[in-house]
Amino acid sequence: MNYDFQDIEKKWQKIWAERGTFKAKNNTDKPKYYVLDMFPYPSGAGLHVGHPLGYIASDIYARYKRHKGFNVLHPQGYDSFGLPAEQYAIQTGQHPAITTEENIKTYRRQLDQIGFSFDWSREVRTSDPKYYRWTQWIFIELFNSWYDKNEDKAVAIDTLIQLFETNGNKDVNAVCDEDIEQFSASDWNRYSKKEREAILLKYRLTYLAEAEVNWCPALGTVLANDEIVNGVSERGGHPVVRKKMTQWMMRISAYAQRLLDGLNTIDWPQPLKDSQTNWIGRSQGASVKFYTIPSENAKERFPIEVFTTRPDTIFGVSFMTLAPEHELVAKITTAAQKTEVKTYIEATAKRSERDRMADVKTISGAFTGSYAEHPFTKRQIPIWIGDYVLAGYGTGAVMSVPCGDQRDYDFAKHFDIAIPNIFEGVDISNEAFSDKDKTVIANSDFLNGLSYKKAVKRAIYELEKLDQGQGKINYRLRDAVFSRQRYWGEPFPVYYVDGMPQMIAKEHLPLKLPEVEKYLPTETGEPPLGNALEWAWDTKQASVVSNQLIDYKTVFPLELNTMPGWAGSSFYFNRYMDPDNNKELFSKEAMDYWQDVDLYIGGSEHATGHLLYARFWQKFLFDRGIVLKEEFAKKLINQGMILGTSAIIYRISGTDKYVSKGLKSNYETEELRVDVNLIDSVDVLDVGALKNWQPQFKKAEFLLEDDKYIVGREVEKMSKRWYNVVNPDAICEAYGADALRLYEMFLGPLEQSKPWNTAGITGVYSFLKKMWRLYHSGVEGIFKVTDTTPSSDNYKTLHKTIKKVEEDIENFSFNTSVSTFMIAVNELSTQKCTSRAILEALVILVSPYAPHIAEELWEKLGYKESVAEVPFPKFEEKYLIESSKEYPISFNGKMRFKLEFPIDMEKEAIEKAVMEHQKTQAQLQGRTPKKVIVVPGKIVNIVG
RNA sequence: GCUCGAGUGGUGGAAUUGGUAGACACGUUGGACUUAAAAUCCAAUGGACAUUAGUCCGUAUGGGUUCAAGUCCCAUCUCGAGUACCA
Repeated sequence: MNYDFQDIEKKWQKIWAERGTFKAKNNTDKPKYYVLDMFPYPSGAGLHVGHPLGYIASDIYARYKRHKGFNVLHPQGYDSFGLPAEQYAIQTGQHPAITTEENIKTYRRQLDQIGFSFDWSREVRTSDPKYYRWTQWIFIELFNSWYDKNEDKAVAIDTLIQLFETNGNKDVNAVCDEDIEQFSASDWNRYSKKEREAILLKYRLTYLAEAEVNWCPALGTVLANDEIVNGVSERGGHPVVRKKMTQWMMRISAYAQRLLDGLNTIDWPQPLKDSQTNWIGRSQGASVKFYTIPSENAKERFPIEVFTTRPDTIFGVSFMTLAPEHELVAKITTAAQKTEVKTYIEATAKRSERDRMADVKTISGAFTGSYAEHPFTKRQIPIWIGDYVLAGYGTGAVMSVPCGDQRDYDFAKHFDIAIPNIFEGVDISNEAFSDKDKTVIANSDFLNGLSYKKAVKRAIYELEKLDQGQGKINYRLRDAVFSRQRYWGEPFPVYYVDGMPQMIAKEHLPLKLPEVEKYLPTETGEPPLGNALEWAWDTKQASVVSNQLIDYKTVFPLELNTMPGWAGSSFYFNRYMDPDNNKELFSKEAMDYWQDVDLYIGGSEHATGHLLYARFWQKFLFDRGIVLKEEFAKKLINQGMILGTSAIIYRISGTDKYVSKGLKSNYETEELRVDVNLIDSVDVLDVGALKNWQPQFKKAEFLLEDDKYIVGREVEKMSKRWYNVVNPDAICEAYGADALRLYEMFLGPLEQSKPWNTAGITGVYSFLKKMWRLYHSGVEGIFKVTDTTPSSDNYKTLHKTIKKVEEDIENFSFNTSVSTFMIAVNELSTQKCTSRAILEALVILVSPYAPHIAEELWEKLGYKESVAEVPFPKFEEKYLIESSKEYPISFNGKMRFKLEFPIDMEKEAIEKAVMEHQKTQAQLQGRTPKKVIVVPGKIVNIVG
């Protein structure tokens, strides 16, 4: 019987599903192990061979842990809200739910054929109301919480109300909006309901705010910072402009420091940690208040607050710069400068983010006509505006120290502003000096002669005395915009009474997405939900707030925005623990048992999106006592991308002739990409197939070399537009799922990017056939495993393999264990091994990698239970220990030859023996023998 | 610019953490089987000289530490990823 992978794979996939082999139990005595993949967005294109790479790796690990006696949770689901389904709906009118459902079916079929050990009984879908009711539930929890800096955690909003009632907000130490005025308890008690709600909103962890947002007109929605790449939208590459809008925000900035600190407690890849660290962007410095000097049109003394990391250079300030959007600009600009400033602001506002980023070299700005007073020297400092100062960072204003900052320097040079030097022995005639380590301050009153560190301390101390500044830590991380003007997302569980947001009672969740006529935003700029024919906010739910039938649009309008893509993915790992629970997010027992993810595998592109937001929500849920661990995933691995190898043909310009790669230098050609599936083993194009592929090639002529058309190759992202997509279905059909699994692992280290090359798959495929043959004999393929006692060689091969494979899996170097299997099978074939003891163990070793063939052989070995349930073979050192060992002999450090000695021979005895050998050699070659030294345990050394 | 990461045959990649570099696989070449092809099996395969033995050179480049360096240290070059007027 031959290795018929198609029958075998279908058979076992069916049996696994029927038996529920991979169902995880929530209560056993076994230790738990939670292996998680980043769940996919089910796109219309289906899976290509790059997608399952991480899933195969996690599957191997999950199966391995199962062999090691763990109760393994290895779930899978779909992140099924998202833009492509919605855009498809806009074009075709087909409901996103329908396309999503179809796509999920394709994904499921493709995933199933690869033979994953997912527990599908726990599947979640973010677009399923049974799931997103909990997304809405968490949103309500966030709304009902504030961040207490004294306790350094999120607490219930009720505690804040109590504080207000008894003491006002005097002693409240919260992370909140910055424009809060002080009020007393009696003030609070006098306020109207609406006034109180407005104040509370400034403290809540999710809040409404008028904010400058990234508006993408083409998509008709706002985008978060991480959804913008190079100034254009990540999806579609549309331009993005800044716009003020009222939006739901998430107070992630409250967690900036803890998100940073938490990175030290988790085993995540360093590059990923680095990019989160950069994203959070902590910088230590001081905030300093400068006061404006009153003039005819601005009689008040306005404070301008700036953030600086160099308070030591405060005596070097020669001007101040405000972002053009800064709110003080309008108030302080003098009549004389009004036109100039206005023109400048209009010019900068017109520039898109992209222009602004593309052109950082041009220096531009305008003088406001006003001056500020230096806190120490009391000198007049001109106040400028310039777009090199960003409204979104710090306070949107800087104290400009041209001698110490290159941007300030360039600005000063450009506008001919003074550049006072405050550094000892430094020439600043050509550029600013910013080397902190070599800094010695001069011309700076009390800071003279101090180093950077000391000067910073002293400057802050002096500023505090004046009450014009203090030490401050600033974070780049901004609060996240949580509203999207889209249809296909979670509706907010929010309605408005008198303009103030109210939460729908939790028992009435989920608030379901309504049917709409159109999926585009309405003409009035309302989000698509404004098109709702009938809202899920039905009579029953409405009566809860009003006890009467209402028209939601006029009486209690609902929030029409939806939540962003990252909402549903920020807690799904917790929901898998108890996915069918419709009373709680999860039961206490489930959380007690599973706690957190032990191994999380997914792409590094989520570093500053999903992975940051998920950590934020986890910390919040932890603060509120809902989850048990502050970090949701102990270990994370980023699998590399599998790239496509595009095939290129060369058309002679202006003709219908195509020239083979080796001959193209003789002609002027242009490159065309063709379907990689038209290329056979080694870059040879199937010319006939190409002619049928696209009409444009019907009449094409080909100039061949050696009767072949050789294509050019280019490694690039696997994508339809390059025709380099390889479909796993085709691979499974031709070589089987086990071959696909092995090959994806064999391709190279898990975390590295590597190009796919179908030609190489024959190697692992022939390994599988060899392995099959190891258990069968003759042409008829009779199962030939016997009860003969294994030879010592058999044992040695087996235990060598056990050791290596176990180490490989623990270190996630799955690529090398594939080689180890190949060596083992080759050795056992040479040894003509038929011993049951050896061959049984081999099946178990291979089973995490190639589960189908393993199950089939296991069954043939006479077992009824699945091989997945069997304990991993135990490594025993004794089979590897030999009676003698070869010692490499080095001569002046150079390896020359080896000598064999008994394993228990003493060091001195070996030295002596080598000496003897030396003498005979020396005699033969007619020279004097050399001195011999044995380096302990390692090597025999001869020194000349 | 800044922060990480990586440079090993024709190709993907190994190398027990300082101890015989190139495992394993692809590809290539030769051979066996075959009317032929496919499939399968066997052999060779870093380079140079020698073709019996062998010798020399080789892990991006230049130095260094060491009996011994792909591995550790310093400098340089190249490529990749992230980030970018962050005060």
